[in-house]
Amino acid sequence: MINSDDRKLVGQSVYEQLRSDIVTGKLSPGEKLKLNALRIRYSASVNTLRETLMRLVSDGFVLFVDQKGFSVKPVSTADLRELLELRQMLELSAVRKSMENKAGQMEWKSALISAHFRLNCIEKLMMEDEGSHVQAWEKADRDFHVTMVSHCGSQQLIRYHASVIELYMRYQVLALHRRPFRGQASVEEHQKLLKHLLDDETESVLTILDSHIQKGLFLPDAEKIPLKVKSKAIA
Amino acid sequence: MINSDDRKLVGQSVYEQLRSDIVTGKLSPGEKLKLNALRIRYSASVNTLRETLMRLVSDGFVLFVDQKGFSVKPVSTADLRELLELRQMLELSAVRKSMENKAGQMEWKSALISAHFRLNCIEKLMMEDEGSHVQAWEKADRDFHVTMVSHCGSQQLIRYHASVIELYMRYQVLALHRRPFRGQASVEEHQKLLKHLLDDETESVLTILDSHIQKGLFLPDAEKIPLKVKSKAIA
DNA sequence: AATCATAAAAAATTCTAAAGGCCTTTTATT
DNA sequence: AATAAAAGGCCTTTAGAATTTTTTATGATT
Repeated sequence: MINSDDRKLVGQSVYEQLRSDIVTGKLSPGEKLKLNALRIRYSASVNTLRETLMRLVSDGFVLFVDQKGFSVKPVSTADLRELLELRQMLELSAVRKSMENKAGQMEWKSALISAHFRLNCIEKLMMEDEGSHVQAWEKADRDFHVTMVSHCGSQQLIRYHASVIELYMRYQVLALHRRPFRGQASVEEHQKLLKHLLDDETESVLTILDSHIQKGLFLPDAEKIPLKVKSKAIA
Repeated sequence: MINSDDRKLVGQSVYEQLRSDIVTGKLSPGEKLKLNALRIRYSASVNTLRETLMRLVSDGFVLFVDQKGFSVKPVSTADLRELLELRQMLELSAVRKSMENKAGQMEWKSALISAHFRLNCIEKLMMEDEGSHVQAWEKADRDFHVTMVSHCGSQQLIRYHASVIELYMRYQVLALHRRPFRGQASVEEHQKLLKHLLDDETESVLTILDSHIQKGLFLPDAEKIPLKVKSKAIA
């Protein structure tokens, strides 16, 4: 149900599984990633795993220390705040560019409508049946925002934004296991965003987007964020 | 003479060599990276090389296609412009934060002075004897700019800025093989930057920095930038 | 009890060798 | 000339073993 294509290379599929397990918290923040345990859990050889983990290190999901191996990147409120701020900087700038880029607006807007439709469907589901759609919602929400910036004309900006939003969404997913979905408010914001995007009302979009991103922020009461730090068995 | 620490892991050292060879153009933009050839050239096994190359893929220096292997990321004026713009966005924002962050200013300014001194030394050398110091200058210039943003308080911002500036410096190094060093002008800009940094004159710093980054831009006449595209033997 | 040294166990790093798969090119056939 | 079959090259992945390093356990010393 998650993995459709069997022709996918081992490396690619392990990469996706590992990243997904980190984002959803199946691998806890801070947890040590021992190669032998992973070898069994993901049915891949040590070499393939190292290759994959190194990618995740560069992506910011995994830490690596010489001779001591890998561990899941810990979470912290400071890190979340930093990512939020970066996301705002990159996403606002990229959305502005997307809107100012007049060529190919029709295709872009059509993609926006399509992404928004999918997001809307899943948000409705989320309001009835919370937990079971978290992952689908994460993907749909990310897709919508990625589509918004996709027309900005800068591949590098798109790349860095994608990287930041992926790290950011990890916090969203982890948080959704401990607090309810924002629900109607979020749905309305997405609705408004789409409307103003289609109507070329740049400033409205940027204003709403700015606060939309801000409101997604979930700072746990104390410093509770290190959700689980004890290393649990992984094999 | 380049590698001091022999205890360094093979993977780490190969990573640095490979990246350096890409930045300096010893590996040409677009060049196919065949594992067997690399295995000989870098005295490392296929596994170690794949591990390393995957890191460079995530870092943006190498391309990877399933079943077709790796190749050096091509260069283009569009890519350079994108990186320039990203660098400006991130660096200006981070330097402002660094200057507004009042804690530990003494240590920061001391690091700035130290980095500037090294840069100044090398820039003097550069004006006499061009070619032989390109790499040292690249490092010193990058160090100075990295130090400027190092006090901004956001590890993530620092990380993304470092990533962008490394990709950007590749163009600087490649360009320095075809056009003279900017010389006195650059020296004076760095001098002014330091002065205003030490005097807490934020707006002056940002103004100078903005144009300083812009002036570093070298856009070849036509679309000549693909410096060398033919794949030369690498073993 | 705290500290240090030492030995044993666990984990990481890396390489070789080899099987199997995909892609491209060459060759052969219609 | 078009298409099919075969060949060769390169990528992908695994397994196993040799080294080195880190961690843990144990025991001796202060």
